[in-house]
Formats: sequence, structure tokens, C-alpha cells
Amino acid sequence: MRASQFFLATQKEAPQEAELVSHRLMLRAGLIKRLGSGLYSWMPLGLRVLRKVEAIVRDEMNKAGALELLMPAVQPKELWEETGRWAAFGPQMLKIKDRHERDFCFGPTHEEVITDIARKEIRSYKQLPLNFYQIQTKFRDEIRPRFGVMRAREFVMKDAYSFHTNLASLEETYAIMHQSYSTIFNRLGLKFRAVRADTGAIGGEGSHEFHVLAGEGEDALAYCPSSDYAANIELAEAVAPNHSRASPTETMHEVETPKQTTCEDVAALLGIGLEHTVKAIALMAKDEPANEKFYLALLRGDHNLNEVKLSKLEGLSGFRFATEEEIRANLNCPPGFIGPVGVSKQVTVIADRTVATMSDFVCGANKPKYHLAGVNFGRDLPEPVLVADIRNVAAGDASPDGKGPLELCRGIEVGHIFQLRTKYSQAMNATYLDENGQTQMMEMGCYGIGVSRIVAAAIEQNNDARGIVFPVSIAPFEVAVAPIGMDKSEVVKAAALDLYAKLQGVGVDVLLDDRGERPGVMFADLELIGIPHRIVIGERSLKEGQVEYQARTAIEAQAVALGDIVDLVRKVLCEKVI
RNA sequence: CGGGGUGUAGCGUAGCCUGGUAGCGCGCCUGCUUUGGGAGCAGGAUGUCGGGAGUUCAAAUCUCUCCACCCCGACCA
Repeated sequence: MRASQFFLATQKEAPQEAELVSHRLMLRAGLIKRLGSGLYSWMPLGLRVLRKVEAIVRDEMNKAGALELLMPAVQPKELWEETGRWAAFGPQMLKIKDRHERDFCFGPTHEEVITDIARKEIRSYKQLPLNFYQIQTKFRDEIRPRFGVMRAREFVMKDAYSFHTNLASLEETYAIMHQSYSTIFNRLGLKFRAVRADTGAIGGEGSHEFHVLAGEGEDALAYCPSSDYAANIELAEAVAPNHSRASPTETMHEVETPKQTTCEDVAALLGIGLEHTVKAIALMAKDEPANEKFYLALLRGDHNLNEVKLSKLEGLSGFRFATEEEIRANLNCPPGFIGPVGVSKQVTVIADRTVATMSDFVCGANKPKYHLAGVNFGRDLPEPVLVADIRNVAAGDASPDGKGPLELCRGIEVGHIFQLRTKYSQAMNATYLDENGQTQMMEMGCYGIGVSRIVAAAIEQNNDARGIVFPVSIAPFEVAVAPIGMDKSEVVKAAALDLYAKLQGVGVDVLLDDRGERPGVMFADLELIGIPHRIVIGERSLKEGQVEYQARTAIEAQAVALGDIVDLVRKVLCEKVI
């Protein structure tokens, strides 16, 4: 591609709408343009990247035995009513009407459509297993779209759905997909991690998420460096302490804490470690539809509440944080000084497993400007009603597989695989006849990849002060040729055109910057848009029979003989292929 | 939806408090010069100041209202 025939739309300054580095760079490099909240146009440069990601995903899906098809983006309401998801999906689903006032949605996902296809087309066990996939635009009316295409409302997704006669077959395909996803992210040149995950709204049993590792990722992950354990922090178990509670050594006593409303402040005032304090979090939840109860959740001062774990406890599925008024009404004390000692029987106390083994701890006194020290369960207050794992794991915690301490990192979820089992086949009566002529439910799996999100995640993981650093496999162009003074110098022009033709001839995806811009402009643009390799042709070095080669990640250029440059490019491109 | 913020040319912004000619940088167009890290000079084009209503002799500026977008929480590929 010649830059003069292409559409480069780089900008020096990023629009102030963007906060996240990948979003800013995508706008500055002219990869995308915003149309509305969560709606983006893919400009020619960005689309090249998106298409390369798609091509890798498609290639690996095909290799894994999945069959590509394409389903309608617009889906009739009736299908969704069969699974109860017309109502359950809620406002995240964009509902639309046709001219006859019939209800449709713009598909946020395709379990219903594919299951409808399966129940109509699959009759016999001989046809199974089958794995269908598509790469398609989805729409989810997110509560808060943000970060550009990272969390857009309209986005491109690869979704695959597999059908099986039994669980073993499902598990086999699930393992193949797991492997295929790993291959995909390796080929994309991304650092990633597969983690055990919560199954969320889609339901089912086994589930793994694939995260691109990035410091600003939306998800926190826990992993064990000395084993293969890795899990989303939402799910990662904080293993129960392996010691029993020590006997009390102190008597309970009040301490004056006039301005200390947090565990940190109280610990600092008393000169003790945060791990000797207990914080109380006031919650409201309905155990019956009409009956809202007040709860106190107890966590060690240095631990954080895990809302996913908490909401899985009996009666706490729809919990919310109590308001200040509710705290005052139930504890007769303002927030900042609340604690579990002396509370009425109306208050249900839930203790994290770590808290349950603490003794001689410090907590709020339920009395303004006072805390209590030397507090002990059994003696100073009743044992907690419920003891459970309700905290986030912290770095250094024991791994649940017993193979060492956990570490934390952040990631961007770009893939998710599920064993759906028979959730949809049952709801929609997707059956087949087995060897004995008996009707059986199909087992199902589903496997998603956020194709457009991958582009943002790749940039989030690979950038520097000068701009994007694309992995070769998804760069809009593999190599840029930058001739200096092309319009002035016939030798430069001839050499540039010749090299351009030769690189194209050997199948290199090359951009010739023939715009006639000054060197500084070319270099800045080519670096911003993240072209991995650059060849500069100038009169100066041509006199020596040389050109300059520089990798995007390199600090300095190296002189290369004109005759060797094509081979060098082929070599560096091959090194990147996995 | 709750909390915080922003809206002035394609992008970034000043002006708003204290009402009175809409300004700057980048980009864009023309010409000349320039060509190894975002060029120089000269000339030029582009604004419903987010929309509507109100106050006023006069509104980008004050008031009301609607809208859009961004950031923090619950959702997710």
C-alpha cells in the first residue's frame, strides 16, 4: 500500500473524551472514530488490524474443527421467550420492533438461534459432535460503555457453540477450544493467562476466562507462580486459615478514637498492624421478597470484601450496602465506629473465615468516637452466625492447590469458554436419537472471543511514549518504507519503489510512505500507528549502498546493505511467527 | 440508575466569575522557500459558542430547561 493512496488520519493531540492509553492511541492513530456512546467506526487503518485478528481466530477455529456459519443479528422475541431470557437479559438487550409491531432484539449473543438451528437440523447421534462458530457484530446496551472499543455497545465477537451426545464429548471439545484459544493468543503475540471463572449470567458448569495481561485491565486475577492455578479474583478461594483461634490474652477495653473512622487510622493511632483490626460492613438483603434484613459482614482490616462470593450466600443474592440512616437505626451509631459487639439479635453477623480465627482484635465500639481493643469471640460477643469465605484473596495468600503463595495481576477479558451442559437444549427441546432410538438432550458448550476488544487489549499491553507497538501478526502493515526527499532525489525514489516492489513480491505487507512529508512527520506517524519494522532510504546512506533498518522496539537504526534488506525483512518477520 | 465533570472551528483550548468586536495553537487551502525527528515566510477558509426558553438595550458569559459526552460504582467478549 502506498501511503499517498491510503487514508492516514493521525492526530497530535488525543481528544479529551479518552482516558485509557489504548483508547487515546486508537483515536490518535486514526484506527477508530466515535459515532456515539459505545459506537465506533473502524477506519481503514484500524480495520486492517481487526481483519488480521479475525483471520487468526478464523484460521484456528477451522483447524480446531469448528464450522463457520453466519446467523442473523436481528432475532425474534419468541426464541428468547423459550429460554426466559427476553425478560432475564434485561435492559442490556436492545429491543426493536418491525413495521408490524413485532418484537425483535439486536442479538447480544446467539445461544437461542444456534440451539434453534440444532434442534431443527440435528436428528441423530451420528451427526454429533458439532461445533459451529461465527464472527459477527453484537450489540449489548451496556450500562456504561467506556474505554472506546474495549467496552463498546456494538462490538465484534467470535462465538462458537458445540453440541454433544454426552459430557465426555463436551469435555473433549472444551479442552480443544481451551488449547485453540491459547494458540490464538500466542499467535496474536499477546501475553495472556487462562483463569478459572465464574459462570455468570450464561450459566452452566465448567468455565475459563482468557485475559490479556495489562496493568490497567478491568479484572483482577490471582495466580500461583509455582503451579498452573489461576483464577479471577471474583472466584479465587481464600483458603481457610490452618490454625485455630488463639486464647484471649487481653481484656476488652475501650479506646478513644475521636477522628479515626477507618481501620487504617485506628491501627496507626494504636501503633498496631492492620491485621489486628476487624472492619464491619453494613448490608441490607432480602431473605424473603418483602423482608429486608440488616447484616454486618466482618473482614480483617487489610482485607477486601468479595461481592461475588458474598452474593452467593443464602439470602444475600441481592444484597446492597446499607445507608447511613439504616446503620444508625440498627446500631445506634454513625458509620466509622460500628462493630459486632453488643448488637441486637436482629443483626446477622457474617464473619470471613480469617476473622473467625482472630483473637484480641480491635473493632468499632458502636459508640461514636470509640473503638474496642482486646475483643474476643465467645467471651465478648457471640460466635458469628455465619462463617464463610467472603474476601478477595490477597498477594501472598496460600494457593488453593497448596503449591505456594498467590500473586495478583490485572487483565482484560478477551475470551470465555463455558460448558453449558443442557441449559439451553432443555429449555428449547434440542434432542437427538441415540443408538437405541431413544430421545436424548444435547450437551452444549459455548466459546466466545471479543475480537474488537482484542485490538484495544493488544494496544493496552503494547505501547510506549511514541505510540502503539503492534505485534507483527496484527499490525496494519508489517513493514514501512520511508524514503527521505523522495520527490527531490531520483535515486531515492528509484530505490524506494524498487524495494517496495520487491517486498510486495515476497508477500510482505508493506506501506510505502510516499506522501512527500518531512522525515520527522513520517517517523512520528509510523511510530504512532505501530508499524513493527521501518526501513529508511536516504541519499546519504544510499551513497554507501545502504539503507537503515529499525524495529519499532529498537532504540537505534542499523545500516544494512541494499542488497541484503529483503532477506533481513523476511528473516525478522519469520522470527515472529509462532 | 446514583455520584462527579465537560460541551466554544476537524483536534486541543482561552474567554464565562465581573454581560458589550469570538481569540490562540495544531490541522486544512494557495504561493514561495525548505527536506535525516512533527519546517519557515506570506496570504486564506472554517464557529447555529450543544439545543430551547427566559432576563437584558445587549448573552459564549446570568437564570431555567432539555440533550450529548466523559470519569467513579453494579454488567460483560
